[in-house]
Amino acid sequence: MATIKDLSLRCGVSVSTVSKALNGYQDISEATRELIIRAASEIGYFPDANARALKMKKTYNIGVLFSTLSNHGLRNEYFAHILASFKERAAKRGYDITFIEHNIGNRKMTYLEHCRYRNFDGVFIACAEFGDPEVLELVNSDYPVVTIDHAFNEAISVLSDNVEGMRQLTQHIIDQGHRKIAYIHGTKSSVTHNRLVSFNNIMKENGITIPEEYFKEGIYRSAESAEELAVRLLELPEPPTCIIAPDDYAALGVMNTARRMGLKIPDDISVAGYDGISVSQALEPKLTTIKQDTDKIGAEAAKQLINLIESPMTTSLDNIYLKVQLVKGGSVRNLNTI
Amino acid sequence: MATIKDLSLRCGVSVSTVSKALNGYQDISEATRELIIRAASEIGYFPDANARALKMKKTYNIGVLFSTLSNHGLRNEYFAHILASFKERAAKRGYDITFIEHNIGNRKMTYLEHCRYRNFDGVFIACAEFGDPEVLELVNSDYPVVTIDHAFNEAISVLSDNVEGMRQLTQHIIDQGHRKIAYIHGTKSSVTHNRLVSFNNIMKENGITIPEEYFKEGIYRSAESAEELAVRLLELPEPPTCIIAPDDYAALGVMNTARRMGLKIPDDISVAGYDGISVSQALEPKLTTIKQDTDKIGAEAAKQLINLIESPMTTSLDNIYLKVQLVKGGSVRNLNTI
DNA sequence: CTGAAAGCGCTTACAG
DNA sequence: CTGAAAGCGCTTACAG
Repeated sequence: MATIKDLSLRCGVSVSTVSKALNGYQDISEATRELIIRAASEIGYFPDANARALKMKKTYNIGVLFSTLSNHGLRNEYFAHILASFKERAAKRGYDITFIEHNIGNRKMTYLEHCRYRNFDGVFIACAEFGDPEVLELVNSDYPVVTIDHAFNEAISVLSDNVEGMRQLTQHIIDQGHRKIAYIHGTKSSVTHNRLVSFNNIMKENGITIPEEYFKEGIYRSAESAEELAVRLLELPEPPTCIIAPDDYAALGVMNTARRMGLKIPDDISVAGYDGISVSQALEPKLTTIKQDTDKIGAEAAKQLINLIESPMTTSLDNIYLKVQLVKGGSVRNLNTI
Repeated sequence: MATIKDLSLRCGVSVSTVSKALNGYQDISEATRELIIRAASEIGYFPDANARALKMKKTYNIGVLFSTLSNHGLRNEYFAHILASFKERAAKRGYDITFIEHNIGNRKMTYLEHCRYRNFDGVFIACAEFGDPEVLELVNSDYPVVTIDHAFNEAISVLSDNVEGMRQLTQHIIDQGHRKIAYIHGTKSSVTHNRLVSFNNIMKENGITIPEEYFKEGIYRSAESAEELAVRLLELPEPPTCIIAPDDYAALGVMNTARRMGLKIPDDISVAGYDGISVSQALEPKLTTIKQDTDKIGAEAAKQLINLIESPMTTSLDNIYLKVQLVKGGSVRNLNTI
């Protein structure tokens, strides 16, 4: 690798001058600047990121926390897509991304220690156990932090609008003439809570009462869990006409169960999902679901984080709610036209 | 952040001594070492990765090339899973991973330039356009390189054994009594080539001749492409009894098409996929497919790359072929028992 | 307009 | 067994 010293020798100027020319300082003559810039591109010079970081206390590197819990992390389409768009947007703004790890080699580090070790400029918490003390330590540190789907006072959170999403989905199902609507929700979390509240509010608004046994707690992204719960719902004396699953994978489980019990979708039982993953639209019938705009979520998170890094004084720590989109598939039957 | 100087002041020794004690040099008295180690953990000292990298020419950071082409990159379950296990294994060995980008901010860099800028210790090419001059430049550089599913002379390649996978899948289908087997293969690549060759060889071994019109070139991971081609196959005067899709997503498209045409799976038409993605086993019937062991591929790639980085003289540039596993789902009918 | 010097946090031959 | 010194590649007050 060519260094700034090679350039200074080649151009017959000092390293100070080279550095200033390359960094756009004004007190360099036009001729010298041109000479240096040309030489730099001729020998393919690039500054050494580590040396620069050491001096400038700025790495242009963002730490991304992406713990691989069960059914989470990179193996989850929702988060993987968010990461993809985050990475693309960050690159455009000149930032690289590096994963934050818990233990790195023999050194046991906390997440925060890892960040300090690498001198990240900011932190993106894409998916994590939000109650984990190490995560809290990170959030409460002086690092600029952006999270997904979980609000903290000390960080910017980008959230898919779960209240609105659930509202649209539920209202659509009601509009199709359904009254007996069961809801398999995910394990408790703020996301789950907001969806449940929204579901209940829409029911109330429409004057519908949902019996206790129509609510089941399942596991996000677990087809097995949904299958088991679907059986219990469908074997009720008065089974629902529509089942809302916690997500599209779970919805797939519900559909399989129904078919195994000899029921046709949507003729005998309607099913709805949540997330809008690609496979949900490759099914027959296409799944009625709420599409979360993962491209937008990732890009927005990157934008907010970099703003927070570069202009902390003018970037407020607000939550950003992103629109969702109702996808009307063929899995919810219209009962009005019967 | 506490520095080595803080430690030296606190312990009343020189920075040299601190550094040596922390790095396990032998010429330090036991007492001094203990004093320093204790102080270090008390104030939560961690060396600065950038400073260290500058001096040692070693960053403990691996560059990962993961271009987001259509249907590729993080949005592809196959690659996302490989990355997940790569990242886990690399962390265990003490390496972080950072994505290699094409353009970083305003600076247009080639992949290689980005690697030099960040001083990566090695490069993992997970998915990329292998004919791209920039990729070739990277492979031919002096960086240790590991690739997936594509062999280069100058790098280690970890490959899923496509010949063996296609052999098992095809033989299984033949064993079920099928003779009229259509194959929608992906666009041309070495992977596609090897599968095609293997398919043809098994046919020959079994004395089966496949008519030209049973071969169609589709697009990997495109349900639409597969749907269109499946129609053409199923409308042939003499349609196949089984269709092999290039991958599981495409297989889903084939299944939908068949159902839309009023055919039952597997009673009227058999379908097989390739990859073994999670959703393929959440379908009814479960898809008969070849499962690629993404956990193994990612972990093996990390292991090989780190060996190459740390022991270049004893790590040979061989290709590593990983076993695949036939998943007998319910989507291929047994014609022998009719 | 240019350059010598100090310094970012670390490692490591070398001297004592 | 310990420490002073040089140096990794860069930036930036400061002097001229």
